[in-house]
Parts: sequence; C-alpha cells; structure tokens
Amino acid sequence: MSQRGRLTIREVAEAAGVSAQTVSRVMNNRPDVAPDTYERIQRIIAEIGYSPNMLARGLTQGRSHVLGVVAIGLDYFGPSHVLTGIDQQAAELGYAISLNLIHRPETGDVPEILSGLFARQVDGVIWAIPQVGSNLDWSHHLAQHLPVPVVLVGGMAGQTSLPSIGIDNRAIGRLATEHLLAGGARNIGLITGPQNWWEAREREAGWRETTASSPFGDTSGPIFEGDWTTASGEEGLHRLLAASPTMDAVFASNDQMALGVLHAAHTLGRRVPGDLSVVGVDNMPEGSHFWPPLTTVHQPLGDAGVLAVERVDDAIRRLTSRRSFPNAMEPLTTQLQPKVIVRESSRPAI
Amino acid sequence: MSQRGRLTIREVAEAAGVSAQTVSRVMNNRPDVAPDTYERIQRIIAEIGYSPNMLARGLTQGRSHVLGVVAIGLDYFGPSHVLTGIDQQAAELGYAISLNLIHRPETGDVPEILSGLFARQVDGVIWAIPQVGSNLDWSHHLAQHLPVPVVLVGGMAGQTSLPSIGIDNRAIGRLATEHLLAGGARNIGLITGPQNWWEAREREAGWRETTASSPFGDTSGPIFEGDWTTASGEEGLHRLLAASPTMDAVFASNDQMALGVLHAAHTLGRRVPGDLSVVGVDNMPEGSHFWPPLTTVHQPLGDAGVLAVERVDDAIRRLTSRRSFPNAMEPLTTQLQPKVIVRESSRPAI
DNA sequence: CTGAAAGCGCTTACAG
DNA sequence: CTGAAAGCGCTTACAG
Repeated sequence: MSQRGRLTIREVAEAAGVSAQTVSRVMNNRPDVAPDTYERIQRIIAEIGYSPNMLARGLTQGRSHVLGVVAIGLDYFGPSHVLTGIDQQAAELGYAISLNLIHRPETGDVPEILSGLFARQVDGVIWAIPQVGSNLDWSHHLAQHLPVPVVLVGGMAGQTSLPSIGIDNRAIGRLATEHLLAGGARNIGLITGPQNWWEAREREAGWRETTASSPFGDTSGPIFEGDWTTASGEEGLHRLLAASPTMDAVFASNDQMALGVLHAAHTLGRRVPGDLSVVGVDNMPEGSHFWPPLTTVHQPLGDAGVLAVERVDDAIRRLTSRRSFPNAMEPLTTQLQPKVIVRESSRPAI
Repeated sequence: MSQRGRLTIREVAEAAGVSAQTVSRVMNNRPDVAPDTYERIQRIIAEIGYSPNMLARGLTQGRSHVLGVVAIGLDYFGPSHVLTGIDQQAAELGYAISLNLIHRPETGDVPEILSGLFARQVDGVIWAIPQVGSNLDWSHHLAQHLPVPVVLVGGMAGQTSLPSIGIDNRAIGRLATEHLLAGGARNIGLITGPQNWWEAREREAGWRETTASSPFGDTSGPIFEGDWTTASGEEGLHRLLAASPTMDAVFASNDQMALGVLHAAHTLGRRVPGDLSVVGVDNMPEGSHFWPPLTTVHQPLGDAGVLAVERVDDAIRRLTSRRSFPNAMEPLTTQLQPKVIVRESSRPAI
C-alpha cells in the first residue's frame, strides 16, 4: 500500500498475477488484452475498489482531464446559467471542472488566475466573462500565454480571434423593440445597462436601429443608464418619465431593472401595460409572477455552456492527436438566437 | 524543454547553475537557502515565467491543493451563495476548487462523484447538499470511504457525526412568526417547502412552536405544502384562504413562494399588509422591489461557505502534520443565526 | 547551505 | 498478447 493507504496499480497487478502495464491497458480500455485476463483484472478492480491516481496519469499523459472555467460572480443571472450547462457537458465528456470566480469583470487578478490554471495543467479553458471596459485586452494575453485551447462564452464572443459561443445581443434589443412597436408603442424609452458593458451597448444598438427605422417614424424615447440592479430600474422610470411624460413603453436591458420599472410604475399610479408596456431580458423564473407577469427576452445560456465545452473538447482532441496547434481552432463564433417570451406587462400585437 | 513546451524545474536549475532541489526549496519558501542564491533563482523564475507543475508536486506530496465541492444545481438560491463564499475563501487559502454539481438532491450519482473526487486526490471535500428524503445515508458512506476530511454545509449540518456548518432553520421559523405576531397577526398560515426537505420541516417546526405558545392562544392557521416555486406560492394562498378566510398573515418558507403569495393577493384583491402580512425567507436581491417590498429572513450563506473552507483546511493541516486521522475532527457543528429584514409586506410591531 | 539518489503512481515506447 | 525499462516533474530523506 502506498502513502495514505490508497491502492495503486501495483496492488492490482500483484493480485492478478500480471504486470502493472497490463492493468494499465485494462484501465484504459486498450484492445490488446486477452479476454480472460481482461475480465480477471476487471473483477479484481471492482472487488478491491481501485481507481487510478489522476495526478500520476496526468503527469505521464501530459493532460489532466480538467477544464478551467473562469466566470464572474454567480450574482449575475447569466453566468450561473452558463455554468450549469458547462458542468453538465463536462461531466458528460469526462472532464472535471476547476472553477475560478472573479469578483469584478475588470479585475486585475487575471494573470494569477491564468498561471494557476496553467500550473494545474488544465486541458482547456472556458472563459465566461462579460466584455466590460477594456478587459478584452486579456484575451490576447490569454491566447498567447496559455498553451491550451480557450473558448470564450458570453460577452466576449466574436470580438477576438478566439473561438467563442455568444448570444446575439443586438437581436435581443431588436426583438424587444419590435414586440413593443407591434403592441402599439410609439415612444419607447430605454433603460440600458452600464455603458462599459458590451452587452448593454449591443442591446441598445438593437433598440436604436429598430426605433429609428420603424414605419411610424422615429419612435425612440428617452434613455437612462442603469447598473443592472432593480433599484436603478426604479430610478430609471422616474427619470424617463420626467424627460418624456408621454412615453408609452420601456425596454429594460435585464429583468431586474424591469422589475424596478414595474415597482416604480405602481408607485406612480401608471398602469402596466395600459399606460406603459414593459419588456425585460433574461427570463428569470420569478418574472412570470411579477405584477404583472413580465414580458422578457430569453437567452439560451445553458446551451451556450454546453456548446463551449464541446468546442474546447474538439480542440483538445485535435491537439492530442497532433494534427494541430493550441489555438489553431477555426476561430469560429457561434451566435445563438434569443426569443421573446410574451406575458402581461406589454400590450399584445394589434 | 519538456513536452508541450512547458518549462520545468530543470531549466530553471540549469539557468541558475544550481540543482533542481535548490530551486524546489526556493519555490517552497524553505529557509535554508543562501540569500543571494535565493534572489538569483527568484529573478530567473520571474524572467522566464516558470510555474511548477502541480500534478507532479501533488504526486510527491500526496496532496493536490484541490478541494472537492459538491453542490446542488445553482437554480436554488442558497447553494449558489454558499458557493461564492467557498470560492472566495478557497482562493484565499491557496486551494483550487473542483466543482461537482448534482441535479437532484436525491441523486444516485453519489458513488461516481466520490470516486472521481477520490481519483483526483482532493485534499478535502465540502458537501453542500440539502438534506432531502433519505439522502443523509450518503454521509456515512462518505465518511467511511473518503480518506480525506469532509465538511457538510447547509441542510445536513448537525445531523451526522461529520463536522458541519449550518443555519438555524428552526430559528428562521420562529423569528418570522414572532415578527408576524408582533404586528398583530392572530391567524398565521404557512406555506412550507416540500416535506421531504429537512429545512422545510425545521422552519415549519419553528412556526408551530411559536404559534402554539403565543400569548394570544393558538395562532396557527392553515398549512399548504409548496415546492419552493413561485407558482406553488400562488396556488398556496388560494388554498389557504379557502381553508381559513380570516387568515391575516402568511409565512412562506422561501422568497419565491412569498412572491407567489403577493401575486395571488393582488389577484384576489387582498391588500398587503393591510389584509394580509407576508414574510419570506432568503432575502433575495429582488425582494426589496416586489410589490410591496418583501419582509424576509436572511441567512448568512456566504459566511457559511467561508467557514466550511476554514474547517476543512484546519483538518487538512492537522492531517498533514500527522497529528490526527481523516475524520477525527471534532464533530463540531456551527449553527449560524438568521435575522429578520423588515420591509413593507408585513405590519410593523404594534 | 547544497546536491546525488530514490521515489510518488502512472503510461509510453520498445521487445519479444 | 504481455512485460522490463525508462520517464513524466516534482519532493523527500540522506549526505556532506
């Protein structure tokens, strides 16, 4: 027995009366083992409950079967749903996940996190951080200094040469606004997320395009910059109505801010959707029980997580079979499409 | 250079003109290195960007500097907040986190997860799964088959001989109910979580104790068993009022169900808190912007995660210095206390 | 204060 | 189909 009393391949080999690498062959499902030897070893493994030391295996194979996942704090709705998809698909494909949460999207910890991942010999990295401020700069750093495949998921998708899975955020803005126009809105206000967030800017661009080119002329209303919180949505409605008392609809860039809008509308005695239609983004579970139930735009975040794992896995396999170089994946960006979930906070199409 | 072009301790040693284990001493901050040797090696390490292979280090040291974290899906409010605390404190203490999400609290995957963790040589395990149905049985399995320290956090705390960090769930029920009584409620209904969840039963017990022994006689109202979802809270209020039309307060076992209650109250034309006081549990961020803002009971979940990491780390250190055995930690349970957050959905103390 | 030797538990060529 | 040898990149005693 080895240190800490764990079983090693040698104990199995002795018990089976074979050499260690015959056991190794069985553990790795190699074809070149005699059927009865194979069965005998399998039985012994099951009996004594042997499982190979992945640290040792990793050392010889040059791969750890671990995926590094870097995500922003789970307080944001998006990342935690992406993480669920990542976890599921990673388990499916036999990877463990090394989780690294960062606290602010523009953190300074990136080099430390990368070197930690690097030291642990992760086979690949999934980078699930929204693009905020100038943090896109990292990605170059990332591509150059990590000798393993990296896939971006979420906010940074499509903005670098790295392969990525993203959501079409401009379409989010377009779909929400088109829905409001269809319901008769002609003065559509916007509560956007922080301007340094790419996702916020894209959603805003979708709103802008759609209001500008509507058949009813320019239907764009006032703008307020929130910070994703419910409180900022609440403040936002007050400001927006002060700027344009005739505003008849609001597109809020996430559900939490939309909730703040609903709250403020109650306080102000504005009926939703009678006086004011409201649309959010995210489709958080509580949304269908807001008062009134919130119309929102759903993003397929779990799918994005699943796809991200498949993409790194592809790259890792290609790399292992020596047919390619670390970040020589096709720099493919997959854009997933959002869809509107119509509930009662917006007037239905006329 | 080694495979995959990574730098090894040998490259550093050659560049510095010393042996490998002198470099090793520097990497591990051993005191017995000549000051100038130390500095020279440090400089070279920084220059060429060497970082040690943790797989190899783990193999020799018999520890991985990885903590296995087993948690239930992040859709539940509690676990994702616990995870945030865990991540933060693990980073602080130099551990990586190997995340394993399970989908249902009574999953059958436990043996697979444990053997995966075991194979990866985790130094310790944090088990953040609520106690549901008979899944407490695992914990024995867990304690016996894992040769490393385990700490329970959340629902299973205090129910086994394993060390654990928990929240006083009975106090949650008591505090919520006392608050309602203080506001003048005399017929307090309960929307409980699923009966097979220990946390739900404890909160119910707190409610039951408090209503039964109130100075105003038995103030317990009707009970409805929800499933933690907003929809079940909504259905719950209808059922409760059907059973007892004079009910003047509801304690909902989480905020989501409380939201459903608020929603149903609007639909039924019951004023909150005028006709009906409502209290939830969790203090989710949106709660302060419900209509009306929700009174709730806060649980210090982040703290629980931090404490859990400290507890395993203690045990790991003790084990490493060979002064103890794997699960010979004091089987200490730390109970953290909840507190009421008073907002507008409940009548203030008279 | 520093180094040569051995070993952690596996897998990868190389023989046979 | 199976095994003896060497090595992955570190660290742990043991010398000096």
